[in-house]
Amino acid sequence: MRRITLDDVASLAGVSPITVSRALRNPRSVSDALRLRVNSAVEELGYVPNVAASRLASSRTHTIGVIVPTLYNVIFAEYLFALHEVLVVAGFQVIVVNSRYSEIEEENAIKALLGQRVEAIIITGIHHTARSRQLLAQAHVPIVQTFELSDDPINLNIGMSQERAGHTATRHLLGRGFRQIAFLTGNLDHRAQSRFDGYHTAMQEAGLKSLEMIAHRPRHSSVALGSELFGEMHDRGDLPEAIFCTDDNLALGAMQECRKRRIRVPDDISIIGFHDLEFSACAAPSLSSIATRRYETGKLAAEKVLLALDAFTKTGIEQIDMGFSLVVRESTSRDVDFLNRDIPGSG
Amino acid sequence: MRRITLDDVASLAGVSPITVSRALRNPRSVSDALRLRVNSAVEELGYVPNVAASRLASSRTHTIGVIVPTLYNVIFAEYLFALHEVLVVAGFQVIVVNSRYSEIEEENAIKALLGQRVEAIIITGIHHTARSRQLLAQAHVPIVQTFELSDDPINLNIGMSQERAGHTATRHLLGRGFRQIAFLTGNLDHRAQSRFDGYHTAMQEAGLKSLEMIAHRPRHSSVALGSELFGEMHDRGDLPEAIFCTDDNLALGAMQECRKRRIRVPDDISIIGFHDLEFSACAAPSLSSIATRRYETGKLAAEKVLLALDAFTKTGIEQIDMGFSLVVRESTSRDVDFLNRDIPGSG
DNA sequence: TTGAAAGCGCTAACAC
DNA sequence: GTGTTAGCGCTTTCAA
Repeated sequence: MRRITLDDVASLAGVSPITVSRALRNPRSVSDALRLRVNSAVEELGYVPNVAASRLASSRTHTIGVIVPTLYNVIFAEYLFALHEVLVVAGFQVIVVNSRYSEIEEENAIKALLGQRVEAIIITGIHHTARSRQLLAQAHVPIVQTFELSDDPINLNIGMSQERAGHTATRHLLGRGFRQIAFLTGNLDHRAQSRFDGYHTAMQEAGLKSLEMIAHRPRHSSVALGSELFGEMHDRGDLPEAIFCTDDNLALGAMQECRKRRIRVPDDISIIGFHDLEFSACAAPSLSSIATRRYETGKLAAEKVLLALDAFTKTGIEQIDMGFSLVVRESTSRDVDFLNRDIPGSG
Repeated sequence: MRRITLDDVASLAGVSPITVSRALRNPRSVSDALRLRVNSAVEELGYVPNVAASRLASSRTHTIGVIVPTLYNVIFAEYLFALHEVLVVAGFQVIVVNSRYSEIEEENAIKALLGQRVEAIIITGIHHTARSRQLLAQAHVPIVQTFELSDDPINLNIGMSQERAGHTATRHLLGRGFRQIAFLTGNLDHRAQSRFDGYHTAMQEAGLKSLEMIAHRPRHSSVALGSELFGEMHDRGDLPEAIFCTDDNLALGAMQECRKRRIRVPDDISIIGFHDLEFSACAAPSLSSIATRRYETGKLAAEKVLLALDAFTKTGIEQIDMGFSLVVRESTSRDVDFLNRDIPGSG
């Protein structure tokens, strides 16, 4: 059965197709009488414009492509939420593709988005295949690389230094007097790797070895994985004084496993996570972490895209450091007897 | 600057446009010599096909629309993962739109997807505006409603009885001998409402009151919210014998708040969650829950869509109950002294 | 304010 | 195996 087209609406309304098109896109450019006729014809026929035709004819797609590595991690949900908030209101459609942490899939995603003639691409990270980089650079649309800072941005770059953040977390633990500090990670993607680099540097600066305490495994970060990894480490007879987890989920898992094994946090072991997820403040004990700005990154990326799309001049290279901050809580505060403290209102 | 088109590739390769089209879509339908010429021309020019043109010309979009209420909840990440796994391999693009739990936004999402001429729509839930239902029914593409079971499915319906699940969870608590059972929820969406209905019925059947123990608030489920809600309930002087949380995140938050307030789980209070999220088995204490089949639901929905798309006959109404299961763990097992039990390998 | 003509970039159908 | 022709459904000129 044939789909309803603009022509169908036009003949029912007794006007020309172009009038229908105008009435729908810019109602005020058409007389009241015609607009009403058109609208009722649209209703009656259940007409829905074909965006493929409209994109082809107008060469504007009003579509922005976003590439994230995964949807399992809530940080990307927060980031996407911000992107949507800005872009959808501005009349753009957002196409989200996930690369599953693979540069090959990322390249395919880029091709798919370019095939859709997206008007901008917002991509997670700064590491891409050579071909991906070339495609992005030649696409002649605004490109935003996020979550990391690049030495050589393609266009816009809004992120933070993962390495400095890893360094800061480790320095915090060192400052507490710990010398045996383990690094726990799931999927060792580029950002986790940079955090590790920061950790490694800090350990070296302190004259300490780091490598043998690493427990990583190529699986996405989760509470269950943190619990597993900590358990295995402990089973091997390793019980470090402190652990830096690449992710709060891992840290929570490690804390729960500690509890099962009657290892007290922070008395027997200190734990710091990464990202300062929503649950971290209310965990028991509350979890120290590095707070990152996912929402703000998404918001700014979207706003920069809108600006670049407005300006007809090609925007040059621009880099914005969103920073991060250390949040110290109970899990790395040896002196706090958190379970015995007064809790207001706990009557 | 002009975009590279099929014609550009064709003239560079010295063949007709249709040959390029064929070489790209079905390489084996073209002689080796021409295919090579075409491919190198594509490379040289950096040609990327315009999907809008291709969709318009072929009237096939190879696109499936998916509507979910949120990306914040990991159950939808799992579901989407399964959908992608099946559909992308089968050569389809998946467009994900989120309705933010609003039926109005859902209606807009449906219109947007129909405008894209998606070949099927997979939508979360069974409650839609009248107009949405009409649009879906008249779309003449396979429609799958998921996560709930409808009395009147539009087309395909793959879900579970949220009400029976809520009933089962409550019966479990009643079976443990509890009479004061609270119900904790964040966003009271339709599915949470149905779980509440099941809880309410079970309480009534047992001759118990339910309503005054409800602590709900229109905010998405999270560990932090669970912690807050439990805290407020406790501050009001309510300490039920057991709590049924609409979501494992809330349950975990409640458990952590219990710990802070030195209320023992399960000794002083029993807690059961919903969905059996990944962390629930490794929580300390481990969390009882209702296991739901998000991944399988997504996989089956995708497979059914592919089948319906293959069959040229319009598929009729079909309903599949994915079921659920009760998972009893420490958080509702009063007799288990979980902290003192032997843990294998905890040397 | 409205309409006619042309074309966006690709593919279906049919020829050779 | 390869090419020709026509047209998908809309919007952009340009003209009235």
